Amino acid sequence: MKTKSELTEEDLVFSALADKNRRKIVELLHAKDSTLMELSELFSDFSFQALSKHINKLERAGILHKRKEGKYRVLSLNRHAFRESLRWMSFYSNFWNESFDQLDALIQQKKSDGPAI
Amino acid sequence: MKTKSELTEEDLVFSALADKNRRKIVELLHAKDSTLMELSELFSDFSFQALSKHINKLERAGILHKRKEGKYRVLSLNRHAFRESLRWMSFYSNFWNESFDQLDALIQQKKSDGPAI
DNA sequence: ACTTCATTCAACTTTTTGGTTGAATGAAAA
DNA sequence: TTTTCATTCAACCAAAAAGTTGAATGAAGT
Repeated sequence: MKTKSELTEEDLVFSALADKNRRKIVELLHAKDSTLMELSELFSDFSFQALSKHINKLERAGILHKRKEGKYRVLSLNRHAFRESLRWMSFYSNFWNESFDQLDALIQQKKSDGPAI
Repeated sequence: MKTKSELTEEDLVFSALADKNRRKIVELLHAKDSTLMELSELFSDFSFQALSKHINKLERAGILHKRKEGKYRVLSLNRHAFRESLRWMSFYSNFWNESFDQLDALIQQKKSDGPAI
C-alpha cells in the first residue's frame, strides 16, 4: 500500500543536518543570532532564496526559530532540538563505554567551573 | 562554478540516518549481527534489493560492514561510526549543560558496575 | 505617497533518492 | 554438473530535494 509514513522529529533533524551548508548555518547561529541577509553574505555559492530554503528546512526540524523584529527576521538556534537524535545515536554507538572516562573528566571540570547560571 | 564538493563523513552519516528504515536496520544489528535475508523478513514493505541499497548506504557511511561467510554476508555495526557526528551535535546543542547531572549519575552507576573488560 | 530593503512565494529545471523488475554472479547442496 | 540460495548489478521510474529567476509582500525611510 506504500502509506507515505509521517516524518518523525529524527527524520527531520538528521536530514536537516545531512548538508554541509545547513551545518554551517548552525555553527554561525551558535556564535550569534543573525538575519538572512547577514548569513547570505557568507554563502556566496548560491542565492539568498536558496539560503532561505535551507533555513526553512532547519526551522521545520525545530533546529532554529525566527523572531520578527521590525522588517527583519532574527534567526536563533534552539539548543534542545538535538536531544532525541543525540540520545538515539549515543544509544546505538559505544560512545558511553568508549569515552566515559573522558566524559567523567569533562564533567568534573565543568562542575568546578561552577553552576552555569 | 558549482564544484560538486566532496561528501564528508558527517554528510554520509547524517544522511544515512535520515531514514526510519535505515535506523531500524541499525537497531536490529545492534541486537544481533544478521544477513540480508534475515533482515528482509522484517522489512515486508519493500523488496530485498531495496533493502540491499539501504544497507549499502549505511556501509558507505561506515556504519556497518559486511563479512563474507560462505555464501552469506554477515552484517555488523561499526560502533565507532557515530563518534564525529555525535561530537558535532553535542557541541552545538546544550546537551552538556542540560544533562550533565544525569550523565554524572549514569557514569557513577557504570563505574560501580565494574570495568567493561 | 514613493522607494527601498528583507524576506517570501511561485514556477520551473536538474539532480538525487528510494523504489521497482529482471538478469548475473558465485558458493553450497543435490 | 545441475540446481538452489543469497546477494549484487543494471536499467528504469516517480517523487523529493536543491537550485534558479522573477514577482509579491510588507515594514521602514525619505
